[in-house]
Amino acid sequence: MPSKPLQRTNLKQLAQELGLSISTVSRALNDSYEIAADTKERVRQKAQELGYEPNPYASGLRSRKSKTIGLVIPEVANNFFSLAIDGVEEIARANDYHVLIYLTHESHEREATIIQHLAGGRVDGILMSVASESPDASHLATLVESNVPLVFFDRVGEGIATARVTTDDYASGYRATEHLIEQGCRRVAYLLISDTLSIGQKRMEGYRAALQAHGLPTDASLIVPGTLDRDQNTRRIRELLEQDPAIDGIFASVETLAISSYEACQQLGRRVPEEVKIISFSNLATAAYLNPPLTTIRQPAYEMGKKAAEILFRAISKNRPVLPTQSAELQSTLVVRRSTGG
Amino acid sequence: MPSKPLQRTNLKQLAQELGLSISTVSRALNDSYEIAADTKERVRQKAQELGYEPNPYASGLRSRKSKTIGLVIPEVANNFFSLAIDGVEEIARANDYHVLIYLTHESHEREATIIQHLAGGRVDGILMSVASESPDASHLATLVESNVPLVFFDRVGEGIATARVTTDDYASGYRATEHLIEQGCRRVAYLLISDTLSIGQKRMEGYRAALQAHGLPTDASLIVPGTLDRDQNTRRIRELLEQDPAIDGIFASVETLAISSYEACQQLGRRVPEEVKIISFSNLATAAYLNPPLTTIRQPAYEMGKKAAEILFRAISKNRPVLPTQSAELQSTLVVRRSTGG
DNA sequence: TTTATTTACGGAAACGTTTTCGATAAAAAC
DNA sequence: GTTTTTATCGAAAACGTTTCCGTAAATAAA
Repeated sequence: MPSKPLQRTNLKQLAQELGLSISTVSRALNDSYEIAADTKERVRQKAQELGYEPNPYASGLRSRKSKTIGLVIPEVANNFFSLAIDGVEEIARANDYHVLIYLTHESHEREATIIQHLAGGRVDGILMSVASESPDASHLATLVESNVPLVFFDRVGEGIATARVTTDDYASGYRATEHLIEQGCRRVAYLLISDTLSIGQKRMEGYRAALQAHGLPTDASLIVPGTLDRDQNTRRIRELLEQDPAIDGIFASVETLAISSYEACQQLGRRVPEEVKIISFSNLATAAYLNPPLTTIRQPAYEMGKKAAEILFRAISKNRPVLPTQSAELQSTLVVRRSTGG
Repeated sequence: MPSKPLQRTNLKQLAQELGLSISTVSRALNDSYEIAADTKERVRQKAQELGYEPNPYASGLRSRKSKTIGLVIPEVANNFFSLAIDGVEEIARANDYHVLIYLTHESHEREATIIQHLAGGRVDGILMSVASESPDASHLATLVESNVPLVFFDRVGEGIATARVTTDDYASGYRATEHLIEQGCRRVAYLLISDTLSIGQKRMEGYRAALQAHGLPTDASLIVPGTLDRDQNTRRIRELLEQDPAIDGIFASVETLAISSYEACQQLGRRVPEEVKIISFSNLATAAYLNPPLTTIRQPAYEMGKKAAEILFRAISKNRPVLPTQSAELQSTLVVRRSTGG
């Protein structure tokens, strides 16, 4: 025997049971002003009793409100994004909204198809952190055309007129580099994820500026682009350290590259921090318990997710487009630990 | 000026443009057998040209298929769940499905309201890992009544007749405890999350059995329940170690408790592994780089997410209920590192 | 040739809401 | 006593699909 259909209670049944019209019941449940208070109560009671749950697809179709937002991020196995999701979900729940999650795995192609689907009206708004592979933001233009509110967080798409929630990447890059220099580093390598990513660029600008300000050369060979493969990254860093033994500092612009750096140093027998000092952008919960404890620039990931969601919901509720002027820049904090210590 | 409405192209417009009826166009796009091949091609071309994207709420309403699954988990800032999400998303994408994510934060109340909403037809199926606070699975009964397919992974709801994807928790608990004993531990504490959680129970049974098998007492005071607050957990562990100085081994049934254990040992100046050995269920990517490197029982989180999703989609596509007989038990692996070393 | 059968398509109902447009009675204003 | 307003509700259209049913032409069977 196939599964029983089992009729879910709908407005019609509820109305019949109450001896009211469908429209009245609908209005009562939506707390309309034209329904008497006692009627509302009676309807609510019955709805509760019958376990009525409105069909989201019917109301979505009619009202053109999906009560859903899309969250598009590169990956989830990453503390920054995990914490951001947490913040987003918090605000969404507070607004009675649902969250669709999509992972691009840094692929431009995946990102483009996801966006195309979302432009079809499945969501009322989108929060995203762009994939490192994305060469530009042209695939996001359709979104703007479709009038789907969009807010970037951390990794922004250049040239799209919308709000962005970022951290002080330039200043953080500067501060991190300066910290290494103050700790005695004279030759600092910079590990980045992708050349097209604006945050990587900004952090690198800060890095460059700090080196110059302290009269240190900004050698192009010191800048190492990473890949999506951790082992390959480790290999590259190892090669870098072997080919340029003078390197005494590593600035990882992203968490995974810090882990690869630890790996590389371990494989080469380089002692951290005595021979090589390491600093990294990271939200690792275990940074303090690593060997040695990792000096990090911690982004307020949870707050960024919250902030981005708040901006999005303000636009959704007011039915206004998201403006670039609503952008916010939060502060990262430098947490000094032994990996850059004396 | 308020935002332009900007008509999204729909079937009607597409049909008009092609000189065909709505039904024909719909069937062509759904690759129906009653449409000529050349007509299909012509329709597809035009749809592409006009950037047609079907309205998910209209089709969801009519077809009673949401093309969406719900993923209900306690938290996301946890490597196990992050990896599981990854696996789930992978399979969902392969099946052209969307994923709604919900976080319970271990709250039974949140979990219950989420489930109630999802029973309303928003999703075609649900994957979940129950909250530690949930006293029983009675709130999941409505789901079964509503005929919404459900698959548990890792943390299962007892008494619900559906499939579950778990790991060999009893055997892992036994093996972990035995490993500590083999390394010389004679008094092993067990840290658990919640008494109601079946996985905690099973792991603990393995722990007890291993102690008994080696002629060691299973003292009730050695079993310490954790809370949701990390600092509080650290305090409790510290108190435990102070009150019972003979404790030379800690078995953490969950990742955060291992971190708290490190913290507690550090605060008390107890050396790991010389004075206290620590082992933990964990999917930490940085386990090998902790100080000291943490011996872990690693669950195949990614594979569990994939497997659970696969079981769910098999049920959805065949329109059959999920059967308990489809359950799967995967193997965890013990990764020995220095935290339990000589 | 006549009659079935198949092929390819159109018309219209249906999914369960929200919302516009009235309708009615009671209350208030005149 | 008549008109206007207010409060409360119902009928029906609409949202954009999918799908049931019907049908004309083309083909096959008789």
